[in-house]
Amino acid sequence: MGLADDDGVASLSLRRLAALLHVTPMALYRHVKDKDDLLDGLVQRLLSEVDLAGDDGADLRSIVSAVLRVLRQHPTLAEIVPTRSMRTRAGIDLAEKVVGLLREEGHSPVDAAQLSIFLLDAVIGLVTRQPGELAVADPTLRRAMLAEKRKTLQDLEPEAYPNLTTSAEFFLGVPDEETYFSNGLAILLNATRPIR
Amino acid sequence: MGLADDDGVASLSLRRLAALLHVTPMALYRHVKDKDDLLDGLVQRLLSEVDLAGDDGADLRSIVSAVLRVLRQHPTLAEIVPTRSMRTRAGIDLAEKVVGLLREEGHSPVDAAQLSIFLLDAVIGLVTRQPGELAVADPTLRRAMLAEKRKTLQDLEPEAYPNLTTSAEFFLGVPDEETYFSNGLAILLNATRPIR
DNA sequence: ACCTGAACACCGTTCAAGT
DNA sequence: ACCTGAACACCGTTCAAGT
Repeated sequence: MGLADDDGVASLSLRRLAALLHVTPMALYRHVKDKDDLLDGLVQRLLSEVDLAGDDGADLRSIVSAVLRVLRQHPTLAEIVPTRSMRTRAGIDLAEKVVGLLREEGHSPVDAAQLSIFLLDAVIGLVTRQPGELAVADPTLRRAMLAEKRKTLQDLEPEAYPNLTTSAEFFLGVPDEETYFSNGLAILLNATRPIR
Repeated sequence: MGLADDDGVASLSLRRLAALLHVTPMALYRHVKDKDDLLDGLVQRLLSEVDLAGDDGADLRSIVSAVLRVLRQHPTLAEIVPTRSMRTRAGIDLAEKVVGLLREEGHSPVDAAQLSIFLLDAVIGLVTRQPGELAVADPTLRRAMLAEKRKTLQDLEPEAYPNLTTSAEFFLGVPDEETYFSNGLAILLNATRPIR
């Protein structure tokens, strides 16, 4: 987990992990079936930090924002959660809770299931797609990529791209992180309101 | 693109592509800066299929569903779009259009920008996270993973997991694809409605 | 302009063997 | 039970060299 947090999930390899533990790569296979199993374990560990029995599970808003809180502490790990959550106990417990709360709001079994997938996916999107936060560990490369993006946006002719030039600052980095995330939460929860 | 469509974007390597073209891996570097550049090119090609000037750009619903239509033809490629869209001309044009339409609906520059990122991210989520559609190319492995998921869901005790057992069928595969996607679109567009 | 050959520094994983 | 050594089949990428 530390490895992923520090250098990004992309650079988390069995070989690097083994080196960190002063052990050969093959030694890990005694503790983990394969790399997928390792990643599943990380997701389990992450999602188990959400305390469904306590305040986190009070209502839809508090549970989604609890997930957000946990993800923000491990932004690089966030991206591996969506496809793996249901492969872990903690993910299944979370889904049970969220589907249940959606049912209580009057959604059908199918709608509640679809909305639960949407909610988890979208709250992760808030973290992984936060403007200005590229998932690149190397700080000099990061800066270079952001500078490149700044240049592309600044080079847009305002006549052809009036809206992007007006909103350019936001795409390069949110003005305020807390506002960004609370807005994001509002958008997500808004999506669960009945349409008709 | 064919390589990614057939075997998944994970198995798209410069070396495999080179072999397919009967050429050494190094020959590709004359046409592409590196692998990132290749993937950016794929996203450009994909997103340029959305015809912003025509009917696709009429309103928010038609543009988002146009993106969905394109993504559904290349489901495995969908996952690389979010982080790369703004690195391509087509992605920038798409963003300009979407932000513009959101501004017309009365959203502020910052809100419109955040919502545009959300919309593109979430419509991609509909494709990449479609229940029953694991992004695994190998058909026998696919079946095995789905069978495993079926087993986990069926083994849940109904007393402890009443909601997941009720919605289990959906998590294993959507009852009707068209309903799934039109519901998904409705959820997304619902999120853009004013909150207050 | 376009391609090749050889090499480097990485991956995940299997298999047999050690203590 | 836990770890090692050697090997296999892959990666992306650099550098020098060919036509």
